[in-house]
Amino acid sequence: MGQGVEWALHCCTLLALVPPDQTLPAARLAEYHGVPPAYLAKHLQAMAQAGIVESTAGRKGGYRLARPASEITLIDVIDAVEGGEPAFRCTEIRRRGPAHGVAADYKAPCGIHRAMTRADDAWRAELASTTIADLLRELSMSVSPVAIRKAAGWFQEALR
Amino acid sequence: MGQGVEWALHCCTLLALVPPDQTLPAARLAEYHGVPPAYLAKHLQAMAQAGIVESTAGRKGGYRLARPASEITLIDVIDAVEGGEPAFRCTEIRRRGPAHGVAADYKAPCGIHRAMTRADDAWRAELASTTIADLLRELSMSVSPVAIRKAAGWFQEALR
DNA sequence: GTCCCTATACTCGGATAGCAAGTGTCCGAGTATAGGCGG
DNA sequence: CCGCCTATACTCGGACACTTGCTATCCGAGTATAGGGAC
Repeated sequence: MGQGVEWALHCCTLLALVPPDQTLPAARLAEYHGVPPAYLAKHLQAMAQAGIVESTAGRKGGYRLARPASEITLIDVIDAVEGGEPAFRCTEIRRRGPAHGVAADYKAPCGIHRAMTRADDAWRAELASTTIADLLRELSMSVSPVAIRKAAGWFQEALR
Repeated sequence: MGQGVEWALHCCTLLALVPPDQTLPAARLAEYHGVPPAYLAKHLQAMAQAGIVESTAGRKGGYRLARPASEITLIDVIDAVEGGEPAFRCTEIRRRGPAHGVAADYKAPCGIHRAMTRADDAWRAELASTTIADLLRELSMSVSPVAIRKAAGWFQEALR
């Protein structure tokens, strides 16, 4: 899995704190997380195309969540950044080689393919059960007050 | 996910049909599945190192399952071929940037890390619930009789 | 004082290099076998 | 006829090129703003 997924998820938790009528530029997001700005922008573009975040151009422009944080699941973000294709790709090697049968025999997917699909579904279901809002709730209870104040101060500067 | 996983799993189902006192060379396994022999050998080596298959050198040598097919799960094979590292790697970017706190604040893993671990665990649990024996049982009920005869004929030749 | 216009500075967006990991291949070390030889 | 020895052919195992996709970066198109000027 690519590194961009981690960055995108952290960015979403930060964007969830932005008031609906304001935005946060990609450069500020990169600065906050200490990651390369240009590369982070690439992943933000992918999230914008997927309809997870909205972009505003021009001066005082930037990014903002496209819908409430409670309606954005982790799998939504991952699919946007990684492309949404399953990890396992069945190439139907059972049809090749000296013992292959006729095409009709291979109408149903093989057991390996099915097992992999079940595992992938379980993975996606678990990630679909957590939203950005859940992450924020968890953060608000675990982060120390001094860190919250520090972040709040930076936030005031960044939104300017 | 690499292509070798699919090959390795199909090879295991075939190796499960090998009598305990006989072996099947890597070249025959590659021939049966129509895949590059040298590259398949690489993955078979990984499975041998993980203790899933046993290798016998010399003439009449080859591969064989190291333990009963009912005691080999899909996650065992995947870990052997892919290395067993989780897909998501937390780089602790929360500790970087202008709003970082002291080291003690970050003792517990962050919510994103935990959610990813839960999803990975669900994926692994699903794959651990299926064994090579299960795949064989499923195959025996779905494959057409003519294909079984064809494969059996090839098998007689290959084991020679 | 109010409205409009223009220059500006800042934003996103896609097109462009670099690198690591998966992919594919090869040849050498080692061994059980098969045949021949001697007893 | 039986046992032993040697040459052989076949096996696995690790070391060596190549390609695809992730990583990283840059510059251009577009726009809301801020200031100045005209009324």
